[in-house]
Amino acid sequence: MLSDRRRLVLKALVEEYIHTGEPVGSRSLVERHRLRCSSATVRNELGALEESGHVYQPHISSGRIPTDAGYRAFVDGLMGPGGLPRAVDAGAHRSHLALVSEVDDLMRQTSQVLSSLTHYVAVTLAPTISLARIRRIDLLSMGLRRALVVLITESGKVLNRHVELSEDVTPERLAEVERALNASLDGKRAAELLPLRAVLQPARSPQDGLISVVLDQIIGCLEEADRDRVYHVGVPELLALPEFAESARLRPLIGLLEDGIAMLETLSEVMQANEITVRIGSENTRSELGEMSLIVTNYGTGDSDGIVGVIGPTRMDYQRAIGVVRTVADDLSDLLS
Amino acid sequence: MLSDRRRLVLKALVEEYIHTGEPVGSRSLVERHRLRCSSATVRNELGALEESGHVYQPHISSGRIPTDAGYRAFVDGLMGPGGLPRAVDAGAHRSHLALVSEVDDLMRQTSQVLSSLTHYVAVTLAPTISLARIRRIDLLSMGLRRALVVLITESGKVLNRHVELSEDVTPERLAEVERALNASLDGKRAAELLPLRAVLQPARSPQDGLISVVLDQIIGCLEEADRDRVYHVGVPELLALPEFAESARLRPLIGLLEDGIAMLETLSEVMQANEITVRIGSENTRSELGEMSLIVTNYGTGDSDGIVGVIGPTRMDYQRAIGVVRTVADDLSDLLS
DNA sequence: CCTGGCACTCGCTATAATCGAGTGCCAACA
DNA sequence: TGTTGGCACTCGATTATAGCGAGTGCCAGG
Repeated sequence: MLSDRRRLVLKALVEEYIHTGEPVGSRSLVERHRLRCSSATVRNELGALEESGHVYQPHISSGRIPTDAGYRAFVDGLMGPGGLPRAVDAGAHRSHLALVSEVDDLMRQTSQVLSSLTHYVAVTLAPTISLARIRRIDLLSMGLRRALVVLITESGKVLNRHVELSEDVTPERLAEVERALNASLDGKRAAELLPLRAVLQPARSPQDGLISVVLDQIIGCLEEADRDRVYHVGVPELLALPEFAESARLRPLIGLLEDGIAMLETLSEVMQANEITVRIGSENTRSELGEMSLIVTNYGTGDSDGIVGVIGPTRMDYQRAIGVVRTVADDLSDLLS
Repeated sequence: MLSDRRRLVLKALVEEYIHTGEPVGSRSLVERHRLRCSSATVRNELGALEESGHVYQPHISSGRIPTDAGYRAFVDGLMGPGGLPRAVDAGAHRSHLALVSEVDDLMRQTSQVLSSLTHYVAVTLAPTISLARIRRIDLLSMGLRRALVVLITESGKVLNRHVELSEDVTPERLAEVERALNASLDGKRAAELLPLRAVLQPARSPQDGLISVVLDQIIGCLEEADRDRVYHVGVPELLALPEFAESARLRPLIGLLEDGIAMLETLSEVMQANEITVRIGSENTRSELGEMSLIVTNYGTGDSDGIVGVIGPTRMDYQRAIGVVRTVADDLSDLLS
């Protein structure tokens, strides 16, 4: 579609702009990248690239800046394919992560590593919980009509929720229910609870009614737990970038990051395919990300999968960022298996 | 120390500056506040207030701005004593909070309420865990040399941690240890674990050695859990303020907020006394807060106390903010008891 | 089809002029 | 002695103007 030279010019322009952040002109392009032609030729090519929507001029008679489509073309076919960071980095972050045992801490550490390697905001979504198998259930009385449900999964994740009961229940009866639940749920997947409830409910004995209530709460607990799974770090990194000198430009993003549910939706929506995904500027459905780029991928396999990624300006070092996200996700997958 | 009129002038000036954010001159002071004297007189008073360090001029021949000392005087003796928000607000946030049962969610909701009522950043520290009584301990095998410790407190808080064991342990033996721990720890305070360990350790049977390891992990778990207890929300509110238009001014704060441990230290250090505390600008030991003001108070009593507060610009509506923080903390105390 | 040259555009910077809110000071006054 | 009106002065903010320079589009020649 684009001629070879035109592709070369676009590649050089994107790289230059990513590096400097200033509109780039034909002269500096010829000088700093080994383009075998004169600046006039490059100007012609730039005119064509503007025609095709890959670059634009912020003001007439100024240098060019890539459009979202320009970045897209760069990411899809122009930049170096590898994009892996040097072995040093990989080693450094691996040793960091290896020390951690707790899942929460692991996600936190991963975010830190991602952010400090890319200098963008790192976002992580902890492994999905509803796919995990249930190992044990604790049921503790917290007063006549209140109880605490604690759920422990095979993979070692612990969830808990306070439950309002519809009737007064003695600690002894709660203990019975606890035993019954543990007997019937052990090893089951959380996702399998729903049909189980239908089976148990018809039996209408008071105890089974109680079981039904508790099951409801367990299911709710699992759904709600998702909200807490989004973690982010690295906003100060973005504040250091010149494009975010006026804080107003960062406001929508920070608002979005503070809203766990919105972040969860955004990340899940982006991660449709099972591979690394890049959303550039206006490609994002969320308007808050209209001037940002998002690189995400999932990690883990089957039972416990989550999402990691970075959010940065559209003027992002895609090659490096994609490499970092990919390696971090791979290492995370290894650690979790 | 300050004459009545001088105090009045300072009060008017602080209120005016809090309202407009612009340096305030003698004329507008006389006009908008009912000062019974001429602008020339006010100028004399302002000169004296500058002498005493309560106000300063950003440039010669411009209006005055309160210094940190000026705000301090205002907070300590000039502003209206009540500072309570209208009943409407109180009612609104009460109904919000009443719906929540889970402690984590409660803190989250509280932060939201605090932030939206004050338009500053809200920070909350969940109730201290090491003071809580232990209700139950779960000990689950996660492989030959790994185990999961789950700690449930009387108040319904659940902690968990993965443990690396020094020797191979069968699930059966873990179950034994679990029973032993539950028998001896039930109802004990977490803070009482340390001496207990010393008592158990000398007994040198292999099982007791295991108990000792697990106890170590439980203690570590409690200490570590503190890190997660700090929650904050509302940065976008600050971004809307004119003083933070250049994002560089907010960078130190955001960096601090992202560092849970640093926040924990800061909040604990500030909350020495058992009452509402105001730290204005340079009064903060953390340099990141050098241009911010911090209003915090604690809530709860004895067993489960935590901290709530707001962080905003030194040009803060102290009267309202103090009122909001106080009422929210009071309601929180009620809800938790 | 490429290239050097040339006129043109236009944002950025520097300089100068003006404006006005606010001050300090002083002399007059209660 | 404390208060007040008046006045000269300061200085940041705003506006206007000029010049610079990076960059462009276009054209004519190779």
